[in-house]
Amino acid sequence: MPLPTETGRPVLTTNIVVFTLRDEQLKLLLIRRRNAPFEGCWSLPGGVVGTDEDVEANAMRKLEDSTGLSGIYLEQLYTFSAPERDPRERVISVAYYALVASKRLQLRTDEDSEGVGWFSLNELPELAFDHAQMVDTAHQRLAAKLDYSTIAFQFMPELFTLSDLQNVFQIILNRDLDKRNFRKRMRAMEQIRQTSQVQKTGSHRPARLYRVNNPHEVRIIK
Amino acid sequence: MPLPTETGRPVLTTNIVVFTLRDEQLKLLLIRRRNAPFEGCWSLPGGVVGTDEDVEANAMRKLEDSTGLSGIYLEQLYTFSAPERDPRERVISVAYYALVASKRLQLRTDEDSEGVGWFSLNELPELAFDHAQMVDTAHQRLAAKLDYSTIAFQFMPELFTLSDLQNVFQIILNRDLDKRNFRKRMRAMEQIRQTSQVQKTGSHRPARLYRVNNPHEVRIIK
DNA sequence: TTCTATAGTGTAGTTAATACACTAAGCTGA
DNA sequence: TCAGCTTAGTGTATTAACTACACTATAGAA
Repeated sequence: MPLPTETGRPVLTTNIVVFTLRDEQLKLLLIRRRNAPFEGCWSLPGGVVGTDEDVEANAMRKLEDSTGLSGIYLEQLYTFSAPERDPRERVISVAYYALVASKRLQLRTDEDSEGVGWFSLNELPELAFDHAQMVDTAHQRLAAKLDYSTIAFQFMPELFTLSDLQNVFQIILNRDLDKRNFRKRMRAMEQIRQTSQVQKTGSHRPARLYRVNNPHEVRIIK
Repeated sequence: MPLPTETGRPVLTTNIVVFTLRDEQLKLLLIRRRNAPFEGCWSLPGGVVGTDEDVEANAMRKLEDSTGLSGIYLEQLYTFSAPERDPRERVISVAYYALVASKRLQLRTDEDSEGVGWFSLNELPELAFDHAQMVDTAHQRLAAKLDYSTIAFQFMPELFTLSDLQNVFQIILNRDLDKRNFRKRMRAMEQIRQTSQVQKTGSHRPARLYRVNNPHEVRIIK
């Protein structure tokens, strides 16, 4: 396997599908392109990987740049390499996805004017390149992982109610869940614990607040 | 996202973990390296991806070269990019895994002298680069997919007995399964059908032969 | 104090997974 | 030819997981 000369190498990039939950919706971070191709079009954050750069480190850096946050959950999704995915020349992209608890984000209202925006998954604009496919793959992976990992807790703030948590599941899975069965399942999972605090919002019974046992780890369960 | 000049691009390669089942063991295809680094060391088949080449097509081509077969099941596994994984310079590898029914292969006895060999997963030699990690990841993925896809049938010949099939599961999962429960599960899955033929081998009752319903598709089940 | 809104709880029925042991049929060799 | 060996093939009872389903509790607002 002799290495090729530097002419004759494809371009390698990363892209990140950054999910958050806000206003009862699954949202993702898009960036408006300033250059051709797809100038003015919305696209996923990402960038070119340099010769001496780690791919995952590149993705993490781009993620931190675009959210202003560190310590975000990041997982490799898939490597996209369709021949015509970039009209200029051969570009291969390693796609990642990331989950951010919405409490950690300051969503600015003037974000669109800055060329950065959070879009509901149901109301996405046209996306550049094959980014729509990346989003789709990421959403499927996320939904699948709800079932057999503790990934959902990455969306939760430090304190939350069981109704909040159920909402997270419902939004990602895009269907309603039974309240009693959901709570039974969460109890059996043993990934969260009750606190002594309650949350009073509105004119109804206050809700008990819970906390994730190991907020920084994502475990495979069952 | 301006594209970089051609200097400043990492090298992109593929590697393929080719599995087959033979002699009651899960085996994989290795190639002896003829050049530094790791000269003389065993490694996974693969190659450098050129500027205009599709990554998956590259992997498929290398797979066909090394097995002499086409139409093999191939799936992207993971992209490996640790900074020091190649001692020469930055090389990123998109790893794939492939499954071959052993009946399709002619295993030559002089394969080692040719620098190509099938090795039992339990008795692997030292592998070049991070290929041991690729093998490990591929095995885990394969075992996980037994549970929720029809991937196991990729190993089966046109006609096979239920005992053969159970063996395949047992070898991959590395544990014994209950015969009656296994058969019940296979029946419920509805991916195979009985034929009118039987197989007579040895001095005991002959076994009914079965056939896969859709041998070329791998479906997610349940 | 009544109304409204969300929080919180248990049980019965169904389905899926497990554990487990004997009979069937062909071949071999005494 | 039949006794013995080997693998093929089958069913049931128990347990665990998932589903469906409806009422009481508590705070604030009117």
